[in-house]
Amino acid sequence: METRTVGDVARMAGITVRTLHHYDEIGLLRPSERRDNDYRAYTDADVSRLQQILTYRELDLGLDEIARLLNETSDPVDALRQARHRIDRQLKKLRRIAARLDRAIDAELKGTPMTAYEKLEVFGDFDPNEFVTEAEARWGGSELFAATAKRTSAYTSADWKRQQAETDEIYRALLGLMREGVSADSTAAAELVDAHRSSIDKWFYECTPEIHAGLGEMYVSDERFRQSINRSGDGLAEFLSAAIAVRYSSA
Amino acid sequence: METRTVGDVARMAGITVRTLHHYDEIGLLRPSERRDNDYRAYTDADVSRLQQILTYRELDLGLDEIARLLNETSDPVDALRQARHRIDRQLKKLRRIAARLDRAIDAELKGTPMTAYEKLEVFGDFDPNEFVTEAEARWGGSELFAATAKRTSAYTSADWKRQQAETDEIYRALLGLMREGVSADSTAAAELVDAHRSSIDKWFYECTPEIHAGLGEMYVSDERFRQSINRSGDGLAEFLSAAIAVRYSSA
DNA sequence: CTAAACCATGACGTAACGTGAGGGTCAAGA
DNA sequence: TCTTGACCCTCACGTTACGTCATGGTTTAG
Repeated sequence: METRTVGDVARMAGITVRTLHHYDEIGLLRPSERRDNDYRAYTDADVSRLQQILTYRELDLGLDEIARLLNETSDPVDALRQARHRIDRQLKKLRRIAARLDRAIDAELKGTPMTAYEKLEVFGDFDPNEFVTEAEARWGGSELFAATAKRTSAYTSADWKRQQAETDEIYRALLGLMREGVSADSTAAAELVDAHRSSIDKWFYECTPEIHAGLGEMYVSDERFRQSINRSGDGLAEFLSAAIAVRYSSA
Repeated sequence: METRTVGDVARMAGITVRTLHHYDEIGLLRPSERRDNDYRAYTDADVSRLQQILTYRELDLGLDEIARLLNETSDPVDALRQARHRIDRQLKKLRRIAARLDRAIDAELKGTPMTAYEKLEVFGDFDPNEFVTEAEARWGGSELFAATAKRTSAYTSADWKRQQAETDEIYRALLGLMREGVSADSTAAAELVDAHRSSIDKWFYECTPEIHAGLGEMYVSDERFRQSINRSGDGLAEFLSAAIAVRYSSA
């Protein structure tokens, strides 16, 4: 069984010996063996584990989180697939940033400035589209989940842009109501709730009043949704959630 | 002129107020204005600057480095293009990691394990292919640069794999000589120098003895090359460089 | 007026190493 | 055998980029 010293491994991976010391120290990656002279001796299995650590590290996961993920499964293929999935998500994020930069360049050249929100929102970690699938899994069951995945898989970048624009418009209208002091139980708010539900229906899945009511709750009970929605404007998530609750409590 | 508070900006960007305080504190992003109540007031230009900061931050550049990059140009389009270029490099890296993971999954399923080096080298920051263009710009002039770019732009992923395999084989043979204690001024080493030059000739550009000699020097004088080559084996860069020097000093 | 949310500055703590000290081991060459 | 340079070990302080909390002023809505 061939093993490698800490320097060999560090060199191959483009990391420092100190890093490997650190990982040993915190129990993240302990060399399986030690040589007679007390030198660390890394086996192939150790190297595989390091591959996964470095993949997650590339994605800015903390070492605690990495340890947790690595302990979730003992099947090497599962572990690799999980890491692969994470890389895909980061690729998606970077592509979105790249596209936003392209738009910014275009805007500069044309003298049509982007809004502050357009410039910045892409840097958040929360992709509402991704969590729509979670919402539907929670409220719609697995058949609905599959149907949505099938429907959205064919969407182009332009489709997503349209979907986002539609949502933004509803959100802007809701914010308008809030600014004017219109109440969440008003007719105007109810109309926007209906528009919101129609939009989900159109872009994702058949959104029954029951599902929509559940979503409304989740928009304030799940911090990720709440924060994401509130990035379009303070208190939007709460207002929308309240409007949804009112809409279906009288139905 | 509309400005935004620190909380507004933080929310839009998915970062914390503390982060913006920190950036103000270190001079990386100072709000252009303050309100009468001393609240920070961020202008559109401030937001644009933040966009760039966050882009580079996404790529793990240190804040010092980010400040330096932002001060390199005052032209907004140049700045955006530069950031865009960096994003592309990171996209490339992630794609390489993804491909390596796919290979690892495949290898696991087929029971044909990857080498430790294959698992780990992709995590380094140095892409030798990218720096080949630097080498040629340094030693070959701009016509050669353009010709190479043209030639390599048509290469497929499989081409690059073949190129890499060819280089690996030459490196392995050189390491074999080193292990056997064969000297850098031996006939065997000279043959491998020739093979190395031919390979560059075949894959990149016409590699004259003069250029090759220059490359040999650079392999030890430029730390990036030296480290990259030495990841295939200790002392390889020095050995190859010495062999190249010998090869052309007697010609 | 009250309360909650937001703002300010100040300051200690944290995560993930980087850097250096001091000393042992290995391998090649003289 | 001795010397030297590269590599290894453990230990420990320092650095970077914030996170968290304290204290107190400001804004907004009820």
